[in-house]
Amino acid sequence: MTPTSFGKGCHLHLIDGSAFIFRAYHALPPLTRKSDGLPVGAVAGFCNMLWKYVTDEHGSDAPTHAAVIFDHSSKTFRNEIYPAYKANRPEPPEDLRPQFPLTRDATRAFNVSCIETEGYEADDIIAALACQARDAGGSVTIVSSDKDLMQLVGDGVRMLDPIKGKLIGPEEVAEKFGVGPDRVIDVQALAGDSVDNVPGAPGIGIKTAAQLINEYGDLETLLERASEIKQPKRRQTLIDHAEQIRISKRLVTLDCDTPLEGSLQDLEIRDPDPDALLGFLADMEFRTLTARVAERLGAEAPAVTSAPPSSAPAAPELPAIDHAGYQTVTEMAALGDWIAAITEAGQVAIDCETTSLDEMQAKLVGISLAVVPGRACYIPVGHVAGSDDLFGQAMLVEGQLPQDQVLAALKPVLEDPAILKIGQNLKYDWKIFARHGIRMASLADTMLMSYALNAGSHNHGMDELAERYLGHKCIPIKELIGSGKSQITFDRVAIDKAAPYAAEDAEITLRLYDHFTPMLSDQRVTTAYELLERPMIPVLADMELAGIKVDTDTLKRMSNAFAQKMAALEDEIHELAGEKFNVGSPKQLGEILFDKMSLAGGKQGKTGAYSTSADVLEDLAAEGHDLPARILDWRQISKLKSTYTDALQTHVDPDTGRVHTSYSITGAQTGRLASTDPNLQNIPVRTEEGRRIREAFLATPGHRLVSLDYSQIELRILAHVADIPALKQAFLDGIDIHAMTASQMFGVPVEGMDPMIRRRAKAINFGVIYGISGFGLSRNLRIPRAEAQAFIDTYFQRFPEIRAYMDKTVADAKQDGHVRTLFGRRINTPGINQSGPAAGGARRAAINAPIQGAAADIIRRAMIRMPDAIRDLPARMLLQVHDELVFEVEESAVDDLIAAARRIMEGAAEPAVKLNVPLVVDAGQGMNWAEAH
DNA sequence: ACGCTCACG
DNA sequence: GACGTACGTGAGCGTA
Repeated sequence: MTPTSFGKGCHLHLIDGSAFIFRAYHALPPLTRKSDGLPVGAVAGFCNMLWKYVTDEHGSDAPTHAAVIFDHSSKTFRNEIYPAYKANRPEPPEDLRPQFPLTRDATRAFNVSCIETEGYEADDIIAALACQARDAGGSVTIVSSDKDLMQLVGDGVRMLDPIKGKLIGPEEVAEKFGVGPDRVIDVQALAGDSVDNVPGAPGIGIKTAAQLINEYGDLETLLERASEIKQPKRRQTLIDHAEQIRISKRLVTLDCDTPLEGSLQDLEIRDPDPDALLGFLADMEFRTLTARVAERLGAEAPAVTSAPPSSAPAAPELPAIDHAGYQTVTEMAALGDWIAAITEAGQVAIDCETTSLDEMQAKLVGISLAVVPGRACYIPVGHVAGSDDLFGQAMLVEGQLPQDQVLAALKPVLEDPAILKIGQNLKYDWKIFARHGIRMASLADTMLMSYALNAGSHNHGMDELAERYLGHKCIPIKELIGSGKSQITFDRVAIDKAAPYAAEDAEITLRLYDHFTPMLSDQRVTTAYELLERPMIPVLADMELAGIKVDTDTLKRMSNAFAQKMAALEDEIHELAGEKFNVGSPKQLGEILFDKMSLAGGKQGKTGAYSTSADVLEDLAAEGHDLPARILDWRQISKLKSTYTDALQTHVDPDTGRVHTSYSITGAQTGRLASTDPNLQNIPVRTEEGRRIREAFLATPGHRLVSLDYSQIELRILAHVADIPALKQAFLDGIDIHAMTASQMFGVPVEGMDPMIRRRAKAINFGVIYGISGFGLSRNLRIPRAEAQAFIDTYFQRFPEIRAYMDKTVADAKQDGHVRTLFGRRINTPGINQSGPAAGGARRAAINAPIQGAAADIIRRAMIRMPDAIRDLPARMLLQVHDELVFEVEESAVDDLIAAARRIMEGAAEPAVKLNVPLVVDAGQGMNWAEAH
């Protein structure tokens, strides 16, 4: 191609290279080259921007010539005029400096001209080139948003803000400075510039400067006629500082006569040389960009290899948490940069912002990502305007990437098993993504790490963890969405408010991950975390998404029946009481029973209120009082109605017709799950009336509900861990464990045993697991305390291993501050060395935790293996109720499912632990949960 | 916001 | 000798 001389019809683009570099540096994480740790984040961003720029079509304004202009050094001729010029400028960051020469190399690799001149600023070179090109009859676009360049705008010269994609002409300049481009330097001379340390006139800003210039025409006239100014202070300022203002003008005036090497012809646009460009990119180890460029150029991408450094670099000191490094991603190219950074790093901290805590209803509002501490981004996709449009529809705010494009771009990363996704309570995000067809793989969860380390010590919410382990107070969500009645959903939060909050969440998650990771192995809970916590995420998420069908018609019918029954009972109660009162108020009831009717039963609790709990009322009823008996009836019905038949209906999902509970993995200290919204782990079963609620939990047509539950799992674990021969033998023989206990304690044969005796033995068996006391047993069995104590003494005599186990457990807890289950789960016992009444509670909790915890571990192990075991069956696991799993299965496969699930459940302790008692699982099936249980 | 009460394992 | 007393949960209601 022959160089044509620059002239009419030519279009020169002048790119402000320094601005590109700084923008790239601040927008991207501090990436380093894998092989040697060279910082290359700014280079990566610079290359991405340059690539985007050279592949941009630019429409009819396509450049014929282009150059990237850099600052050469910090000292320029302006320092001779005014030594303090740009003296306020901080030194560029340590990890940016080595990247300056690399950006020149990058520019040359793209085959774009690269210009810098000793002693001159980039702005002067740009000015000189622009003047030359304009004088030759061509047009010029300066790619920069630097206001100092606006003085150059005019005939044939305009600017392009590369971030906003906005063209800047004389009108835009006038908007900014209040004067035309030709008077910009006058205004700048007066207003000064604190960033560049241009003094200007004290107390005069752009507004006043523009006003003065517009009034007097130009700066020189203004200074000459300064004495005419009416405002005394302003007049004096201009007179006193005339010389300083003139110097300022020289500082801000760009030098069109800056010496230039070469001619404009040399700047003609050239295609990049594929070998040179790809060689450079591969050398920088930019995998994604190398591949992208190779594809576009139709060349083969060179292999990007990055041997890890031979010695691990010292961990850099973490910067304080600060929102300055956060980016709001509004362009696919920027998202591409992040994805490239994630791919390089092999891990990402991620957090979804949504409109609701209910994952079934929540709409995605934005996603935040963090790859290294200090840099995070927020990708808004669902923010809407504060007010609706004319039709009451929420309007998406502009400047957001389309949600489906963002998700499509992130899907490969999220599903890539080679990229670790780090989250805080990732089950939530997993479900959100699952609803968009993305199944996240390779997960790390800081909430679960904290739980594996610190169950028993504190809760595991992010705000608490951040404060406790990072010393950082998070932005309270209430600052964004408010609270109470005026609370808004997250989609109505302004993006500029949401971004720092959301990005901070991702960064904190990342830092917590780095904090907890070494602690897991140090404190020997890696196995518990990896085998008992982490794998629960997708298992529970799938169960929760599946939900269980609940028949609202049945519930409604029950509600009506309960309402009638309650009304009748209320009449009867008011009659018996001799006055009307709120039957649901324990306070009013207590006053009626104990003040008005003077029944026996004293005050209780710190509040001084009378206790009207069920056992108090039962005692009164047993003495023949009708009122307490009716109250007990009323309370039972009231509970069933309010908590179950009424509240349950509100939890039926309108889209699925099913109830989707949420399981909290870290809610219970012992490893048990907790079920919320609604709690499906406390659906009534003990009374006939309550059990009927379970008739409303249905299998879908052609299906059955199947329930499998562990028989006496905690007693079996006790028999194993405390090594109690009599108990173990009973379980091996498959005999009635409570009858055996009674037989051993009281010396009566199992055959033909008095049910009352068995009941007492059963109460003791359970009591032992809880850290029994004579008082507790006496109250439970309603027998004299001395008698209860005598039973316990007998029990321990007969099974001395239990006492030994309890003493050992408490001693271990006192020494270690924690206890462990058979499977290595750690439960902290912070209160164990307390004195006083609290010590008793801590002691009992420490005794119970390894038993309850081991049972929880076992069913978790079963649940984790279950999806694989039932993969080929038309069945889904729906619910867990501590020792029970509920499935929904096509009716033809009921027996297969029971066989498969039972095999998994009964073998769940193995191979980690070989129990010396068998685990036994009972199964039931039916059209509804009442039948199945 | 807190305590009481009660549903479950 | 007194103290408070069975372990682990969640939800709805009344009261402050």
